Amino acid sequence: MRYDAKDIGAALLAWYDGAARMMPWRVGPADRAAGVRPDPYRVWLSEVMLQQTTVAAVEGYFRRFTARWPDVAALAAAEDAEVMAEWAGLGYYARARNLLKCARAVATDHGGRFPATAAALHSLPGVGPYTAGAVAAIAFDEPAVVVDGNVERVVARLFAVQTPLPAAKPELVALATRLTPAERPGDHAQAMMDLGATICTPRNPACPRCPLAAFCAARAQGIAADLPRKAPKAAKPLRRGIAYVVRRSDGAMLLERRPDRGLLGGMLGWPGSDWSAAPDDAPPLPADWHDPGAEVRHVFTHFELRLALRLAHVGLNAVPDRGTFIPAADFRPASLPTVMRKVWDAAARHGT
DNA sequence: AATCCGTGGAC
DNA sequence: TGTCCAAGGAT
Repeated sequence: MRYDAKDIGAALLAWYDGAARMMPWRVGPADRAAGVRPDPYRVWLSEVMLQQTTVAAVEGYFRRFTARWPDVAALAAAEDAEVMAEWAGLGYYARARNLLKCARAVATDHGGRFPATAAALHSLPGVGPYTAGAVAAIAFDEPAVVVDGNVERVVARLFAVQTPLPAAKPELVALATRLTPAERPGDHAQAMMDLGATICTPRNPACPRCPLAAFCAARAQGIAADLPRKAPKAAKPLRRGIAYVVRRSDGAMLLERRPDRGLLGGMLGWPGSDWSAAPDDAPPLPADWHDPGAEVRHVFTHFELRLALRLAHVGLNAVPDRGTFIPAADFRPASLPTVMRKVWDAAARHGT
């Protein structure tokens, strides 16, 4: 390579010192200068929330979680349903289940303190190579290699890697390892990610403003916007289903806790049919069902869903085959995953 | 190794 | 409207 990794690292940190974005989980420049270290609990919580999720989407959730559960002991003592309800809407609900498992493991197996190395962090539920490295570097000053989607893109461009993702991942990790410094590894990791988020963006990268432009092979070849290359993705099949919205005469709503594994695992939802090409009609109790003619559309990671609605009103003595009546005072649409909240919105528009 | 797992914003 | 994709992890 024509340039030393130290030159790239120095240019990156110099840029970061003037351009770092402030976020609720970051320690500000003044505190940092005073030697304040980030709280591992807050770093871990933010990193889990940020998995495949934008900063803008995370900020509100992070504030609510830290206000309600200010440390790992408080979170470890929380009720499962309360945490799942607070996570509702953020997506990838296995993160919330693993968040609780991890907090309880830290409380019971680690004396209430997060382990301080990437290797030990990696053994915790929901903590993979990225999150382990990020927490180790940011909270514990370990020179861990931190490779997320931003870093993959920055490195692929810096070194003009032509191999498509995900096959290119090992090569990109090796290149990122060469850039990882012994000094300020946490700032280095955050600088790489800030650069990817604000300058070295997927589309229309702002190369003229990039502190690493002079080092960038893709920039020199005029192909920065074309990297990283990616394998083509599969088309999303269409699935259909039926959602049953039951209101009892006292206002209670019939909801069902979904199994802990799989789609929307552990979350509340409306009783429903299977989701398939041709779903069966499977009402949760006998009733005079009303079809409002509405359709709820929702796109998941790997399929598109169209839900038909069936609405019913039942008496106080109704006994459902499945699900539980939630009293009106306890029913919070915001505690539902988004597709289920859409069903509620549609049902409400049609008189339920 | 390939698949499964949410959501909302940008363009 | 369609497409991409964001600080990934588990199995």
